[in-house]
Amino acid sequence: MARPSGRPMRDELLDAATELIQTDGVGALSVGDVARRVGIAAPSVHHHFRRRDDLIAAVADRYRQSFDERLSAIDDDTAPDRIRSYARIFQSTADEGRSCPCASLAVAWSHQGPETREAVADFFDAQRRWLAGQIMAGTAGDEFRHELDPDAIAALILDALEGALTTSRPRQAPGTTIETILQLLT
Amino acid sequence: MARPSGRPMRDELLDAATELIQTDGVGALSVGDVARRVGIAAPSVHHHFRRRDDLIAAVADRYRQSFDERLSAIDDDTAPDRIRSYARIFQSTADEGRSCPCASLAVAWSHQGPETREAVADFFDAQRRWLAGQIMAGTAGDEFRHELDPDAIAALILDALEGALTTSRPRQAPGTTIETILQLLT
DNA sequence: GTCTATACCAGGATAGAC
DNA sequence: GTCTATCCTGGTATAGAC
Repeated sequence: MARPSGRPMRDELLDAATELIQTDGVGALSVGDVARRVGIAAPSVHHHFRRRDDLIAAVADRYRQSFDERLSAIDDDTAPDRIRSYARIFQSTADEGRSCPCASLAVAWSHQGPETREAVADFFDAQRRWLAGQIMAGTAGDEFRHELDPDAIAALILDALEGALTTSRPRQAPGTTIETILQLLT
Repeated sequence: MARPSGRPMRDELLDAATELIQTDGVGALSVGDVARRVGIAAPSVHHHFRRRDDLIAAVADRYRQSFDERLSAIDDDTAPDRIRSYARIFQSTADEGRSCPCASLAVAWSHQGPETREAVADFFDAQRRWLAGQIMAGTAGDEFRHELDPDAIAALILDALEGALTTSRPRQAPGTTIETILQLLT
């Protein structure tokens, strides 16, 4: 049943669960589906994640971590280029026909447990913090208008990219959205 | 069981289903829950909507219709004010702790049937069309910068508002987002 | 139009063997 | 760590009475 990969089972389960959440929504995530994709029996999942909710919270948490890593890998010379690199992450997600798992969880907010909610909130906060830092650097370096409020622009960029990822499911892409914003910032 | 309202049963079912989709996500919508909220037995729902998917598609379709009505009711004098009125619809949705039902459906895209997908796509298209019209009017009337691309700005505004509605579930509001954008457009 | 009754399937979770 | 077996619960949907 195709189970020959060196990766830890926990990671494989998270991979499968993440993809399901991104394509079909949290509501469609069943422990059985995840197990089937990975090639083990449904009850075996409970050895790695006691309850279904634990698995979901772990998905959100790992997603934030993976973003942290990708953010620290961004090293373009100019602020606009760094933000373009950032937007490219969203673009590639859209290209794969996926949505943001945290958006998927946020949309079903009142159905989520406390751990999941905290992980999702942490993810959005981390994005805004990083973006605000880029805007500050950009205004200091004359790359953006000086009067910009870094926090407001950061929230705008995150919202626009998350929204583009959502409204693009029936249509196109976030790649064009970020260019529209950047033009407004100079 | 509290069923004394003059409204057609079909509408009451759509009300209940819409709210469930907005608060808990599509995945959490069960025919039984909807029936319980309205005060009838679960199987009775199938007299109004043959399958669960029919109910979901109808929610998206009615939401677009209700937006059409609200759009034609917007009659402020200036383009920025009309867009502010538009954003206020999203703001009130956020205030009620709800998300956009179409965003909720878009996030679970590959789990939706053709009718639902078409209804969701129609909704987003209608929003972009209306917004592009406002941007055109605004640039023509010297209320916005002249070089703006109406379609791009329309998509940006929709994405930003939809995104704000999503990322604000753990936090604040779309009302501030629209002000950030409008400042960039003048 | 709504009900009851019913058939059927699937999910989550636990217990205990290997 | 994974399996099988099992329980309970809850969902969708149909048929037919009122």
